[in-house]
Amino acid sequence: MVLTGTLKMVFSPLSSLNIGAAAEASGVTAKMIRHYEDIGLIKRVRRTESGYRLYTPDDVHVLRFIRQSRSLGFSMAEIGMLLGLWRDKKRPSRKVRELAQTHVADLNRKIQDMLAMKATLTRLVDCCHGDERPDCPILEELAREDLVVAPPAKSKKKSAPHECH
Amino acid sequence: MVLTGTLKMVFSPLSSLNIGAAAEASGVTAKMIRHYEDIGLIKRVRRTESGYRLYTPDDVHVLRFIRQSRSLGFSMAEIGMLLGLWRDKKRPSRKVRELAQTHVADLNRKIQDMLAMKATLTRLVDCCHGDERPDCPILEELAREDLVVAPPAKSKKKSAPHECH
DNA sequence: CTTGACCTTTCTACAATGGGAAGGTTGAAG
DNA sequence: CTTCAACCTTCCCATTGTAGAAAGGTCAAG
Repeated sequence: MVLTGTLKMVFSPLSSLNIGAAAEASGVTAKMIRHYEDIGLIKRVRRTESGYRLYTPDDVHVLRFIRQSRSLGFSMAEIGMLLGLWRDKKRPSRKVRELAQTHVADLNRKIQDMLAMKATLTRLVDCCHGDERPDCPILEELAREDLVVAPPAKSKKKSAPHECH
Repeated sequence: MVLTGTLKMVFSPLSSLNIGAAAEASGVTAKMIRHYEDIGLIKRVRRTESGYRLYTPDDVHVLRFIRQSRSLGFSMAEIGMLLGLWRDKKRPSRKVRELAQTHVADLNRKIQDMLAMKATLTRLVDCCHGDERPDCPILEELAREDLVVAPPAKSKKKSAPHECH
């Protein structure tokens, strides 16, 4: 996501960045930076006399940490915990690993759910001739009482085109 | 999701169900039935004189259709379209199939995203000894500027335990 | 008539993000 | 010095799908 636009290099008293520059440097939008502050995920930063927020390189580092954690799918609550562990130089790595493993398990659950949906849906799509005729196994199946959401379908790659109905 | 509770078989004038019974029969919560009505996904149903909603078996059929569509991950907007196609006895099955295929593509995108997250995270977890020592590659990587979200990792099942760092 | 299980509407919340309005600040160009 | 663009501020609203709760009306049975 390349942020194009007019880069004005606004000002940097003591190497502090205002929110726009911090956003650009961290990859977190100004909107979200303020939001993270609101919900207490990050600390309230120093302000100019006129109320502009000022971010140190350290603040930007935290923001990047958050962005990368988000990109791995951690929730805000989990990121709060990760930040706590990150700040605590004496944390046991066990705690971090457990947190990450829990998240991997969450991911696995969601992936399995979506794979099941995909399998069912693909089966239906394969059975629908998809032309101008109105009869459609997809709709028929959705209208049934007992749609099977996760067919076993253990095939490795290219199973024989299985029969419809 | 088994709905336990006191089943009072409230009343059934002309085989109509009130919202609780319709919820139980369709697997959609009463809450959501009202919500679907609010957003115009389903039509406003008949009421008793005192304002209770009354659902016909056909209404319940529609609700089940919605529930099964949801269970396949279709969005409310997509379900609106599916319902329209379902009602239109002369729709071309092509339209249904296209809708379903679009959704499969959406699912695939999300699945790929989560697989990428899982791969990265699993790599980090494998590198973390996860004991009482404080040094942790997971945190170190999250704090780096250049976390690689989707490592190639083409391994089929059990690759040799790759080196950390 | 009271009681409890139902029903009604309306408001609130979640998680994470985006959009916009209304208004103040900054810095540079005219 | 004024003006103007590009910032910044706060506050409100929308999204998606689901759920909880409050405040009150209705129904059937004891």
